[in-house]
Amino acid sequence: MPNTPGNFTAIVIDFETTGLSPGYGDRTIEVGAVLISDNRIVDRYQSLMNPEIRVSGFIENFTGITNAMLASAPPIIVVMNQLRAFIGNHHLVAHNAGFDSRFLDAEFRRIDHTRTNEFACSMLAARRLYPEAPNHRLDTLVAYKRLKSDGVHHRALADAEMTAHLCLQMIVDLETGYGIRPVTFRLIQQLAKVPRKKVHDFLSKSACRGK
DNA sequence: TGCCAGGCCCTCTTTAGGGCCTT
Repeated sequence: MPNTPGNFTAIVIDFETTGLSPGYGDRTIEVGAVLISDNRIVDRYQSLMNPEIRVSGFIENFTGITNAMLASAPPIIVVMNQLRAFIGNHHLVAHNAGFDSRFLDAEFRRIDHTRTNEFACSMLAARRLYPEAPNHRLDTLVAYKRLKSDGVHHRALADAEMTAHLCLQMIVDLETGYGIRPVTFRLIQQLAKVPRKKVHDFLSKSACRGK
């Protein structure tokens, strides 16, 4: 679906995992994904999944996801096939996208699927758009921008929804603060890669191109 | 049980080091 004013379309995704590195054997234990379209969340997907390895006490405390909960969860391969169907051909957004893309790609490889969807990183974009924020952790940015939150942290769907609200806020701020219309997925993706000292020039030129 | 990474980005930089982010 093309991006038209008020119709930024992307899937915002978040994983809870057993650790930081799929290359060292870490696996996904929960995924949350929300579809943003027409400046709002229009669809959601969430599932726990059984990694078939025990998660550490740290992860149990960090996420609230216990080994007992995962024992009765569906296998990762089942969830990945459902996730693949939910994602479809949509663009993807994640907070620190390098992390989630590595896990997504690693789990997709196990179902013989290669991701072709492009990622944009809300953390890198927020660093450029909100350089004055105390830091650029997801929960800090949600509080800083006074975004909608149910108070749940480090659960996949809650984090995906917070990231989606952050993304929608960045779109509003780019529209109202810089006069950029429409704010496309491509613009957010490019903003995240612009050298910080050139952000102002990039946004000024983006505003001119939209006129 | 505790450990493991990788990319970005700044600076006391570029023949490097360390903090920030994600779980």
